[in-house]
Amino acid sequence: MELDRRKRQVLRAIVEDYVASAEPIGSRTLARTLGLGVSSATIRNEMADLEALGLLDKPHTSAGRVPSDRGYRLYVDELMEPRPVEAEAFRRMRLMYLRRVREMDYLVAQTLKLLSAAGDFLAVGLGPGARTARLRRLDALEAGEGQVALVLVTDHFVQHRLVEMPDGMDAGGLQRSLLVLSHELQGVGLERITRSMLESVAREIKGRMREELLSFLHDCLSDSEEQVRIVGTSRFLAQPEFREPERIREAVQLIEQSGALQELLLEASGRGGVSVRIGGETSLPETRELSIVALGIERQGELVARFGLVGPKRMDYAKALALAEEVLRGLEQAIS
Amino acid sequence: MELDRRKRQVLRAIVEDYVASAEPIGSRTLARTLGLGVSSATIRNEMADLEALGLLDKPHTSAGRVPSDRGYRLYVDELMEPRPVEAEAFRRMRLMYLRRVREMDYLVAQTLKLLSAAGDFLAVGLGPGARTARLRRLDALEAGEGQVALVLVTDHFVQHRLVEMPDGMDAGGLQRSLLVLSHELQGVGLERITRSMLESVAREIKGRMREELLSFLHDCLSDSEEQVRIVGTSRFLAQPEFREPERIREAVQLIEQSGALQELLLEASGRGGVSVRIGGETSLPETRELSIVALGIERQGELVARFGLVGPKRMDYAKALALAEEVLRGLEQAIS
DNA sequence: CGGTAGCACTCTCATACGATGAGTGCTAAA
DNA sequence: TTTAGCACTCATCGTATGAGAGTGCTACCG
Repeated sequence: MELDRRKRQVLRAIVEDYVASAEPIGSRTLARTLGLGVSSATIRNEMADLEALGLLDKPHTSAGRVPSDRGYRLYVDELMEPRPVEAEAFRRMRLMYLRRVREMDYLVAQTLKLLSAAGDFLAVGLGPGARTARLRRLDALEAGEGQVALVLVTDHFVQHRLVEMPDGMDAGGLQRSLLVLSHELQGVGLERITRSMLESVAREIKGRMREELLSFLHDCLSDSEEQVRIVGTSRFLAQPEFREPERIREAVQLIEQSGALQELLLEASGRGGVSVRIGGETSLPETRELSIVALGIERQGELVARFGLVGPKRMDYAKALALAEEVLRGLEQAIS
Repeated sequence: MELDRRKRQVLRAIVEDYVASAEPIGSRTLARTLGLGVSSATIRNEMADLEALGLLDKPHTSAGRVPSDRGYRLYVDELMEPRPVEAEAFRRMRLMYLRRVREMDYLVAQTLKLLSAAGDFLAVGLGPGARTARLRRLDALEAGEGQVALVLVTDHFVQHRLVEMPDGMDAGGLQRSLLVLSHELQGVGLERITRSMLESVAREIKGRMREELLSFLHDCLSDSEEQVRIVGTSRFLAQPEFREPERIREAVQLIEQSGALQELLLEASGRGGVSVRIGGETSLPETRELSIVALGIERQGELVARFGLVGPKRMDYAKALALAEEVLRGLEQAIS
């Protein structure tokens, strides 16, 4: 069923007023601010219809109306006016994506800073991890005083560990072994490197150094496996949705044990590009009261980074979408 | 003035009951639990004396008593029974410090995990940063497909950045330049390396790569300059001190903009070893309601890492102190 | 038939009030 | 020095009450 022009106007005004004020919207105020020449009773009728269509909710009998998930969805898909990113944020993004850094962790961290500074969102981001990385180099850099830095380089991240050499061990030999291995595994996806491949290579390395090397490589292959980064907690928590201590506590827990947020990000950033999940549209019960504007950065058909702007359902979708589009454009161009 | 035996017993019981229950302690309950054969009136008199000495406070006329800062201090210095670390935490620490990793960031991160898992504390930690680090090596590792990994190694951390080479640039040449520089600056403290020294060296490197290199080195010298790590937020915030939303909000802000926590840690870990700051004993107004058990790890007379266990003043000092002593022992031995 | 005025009704929120209960300080007696 | 007893102080909690905002419905108007 199609909504007539006035119903759309009413829904849009309710969403936007509610986003701005966080208070349920009543027919009286709406009749005034909307500035059509109609009375509150007329608005009430329209509201009742919109509620019957499942686009509005009532917190209780005598509060005003609040958009439902479907109401927000309709607003995002059809009613919302696109809006460009603010000039300052735009400038800083451009500047950053002009640089030649190719390290995803760094780019993710920097992007998150920009995103969280640009609004009240919780900015979450995920680098490529081991899943899509290809090995480029494995090296051992002698660093004096019996120490050596193990370094693993892939096409979009670097991992390292500084280790004490056992007495009498030869750094040069270690380096040569690793470079041979490095050569053999050049270009191989990290997730395809198995424990036995590593062990066979480390065969000629003895004692504790062998253990540390294997532990390091194991961490590179698994632990680096996607650890979601989160920025902007306090502005996020400052929103009126988290007025009650119970809500704050839930949110803090959600953020600290980050698993659910990571799930949400993975689910929402799905197949690249920009997408929006509103409230219960996600399958995760923990985030049913939140929305996310997510994006996945593609490179040669693979997702190498994901970002999300998380807020209460009453978030500024237009702003979040504008930011997301801009990051998508900037980053994909930068790393292409 | 000296406290008699019974006053000390009373103070100790009040601190320990209050730590356990978070409720002000009344004379009636105390008379019962203390199990001396005295009545509540007697206890009331003792309490009145302790209050006059500034060791107890009253939240309001008809609540029970609560330890004051000076009360906690006396408890920590003289009344508290030392307690060993729990077996499981002890085992995991030993295991970790037996390894040969010398990378402070890694050790700090791992230690914080253990610390925050062992109690309701907020565990904060600070690596060495540029302040005490000496340059060991500066290198550029070719990584195929026109990318190169810039690596800076010091005696206790490694920094890296993956960068796209401008067309036609020679990775070998870049590496040679850096190794020369590396040789010249070998062993020099990072904080003594000036911008002009870097620029003179980077002179032979041209164009965008020069910019990226300088930006990378600049970040290594300043940005890495001590960024405090914080673990255990949600267990910390779950404590009854943060029941009111206002308090939670303050705490979240304190944690997220971490500046004050860092100050607190720096101040408290002062000259190495283990130390305790209780409430207003610190000069920072933001943390007047918190306590910290802090430790500084020394190596060759320099502080290379600091840790703090932060809690409400009503924290378990015995447990925190035991953990701190253990970390101090383990880490200093490991890196000596 | 869409729009409007009017009105009864519902529900939240803030405030006031009194009862309750825990705890104190003081006094007088053991 | 200790204890019993008692008056007093506060915070807390449940209840009552009124104000305010908003709705739904009905009757009426153009």
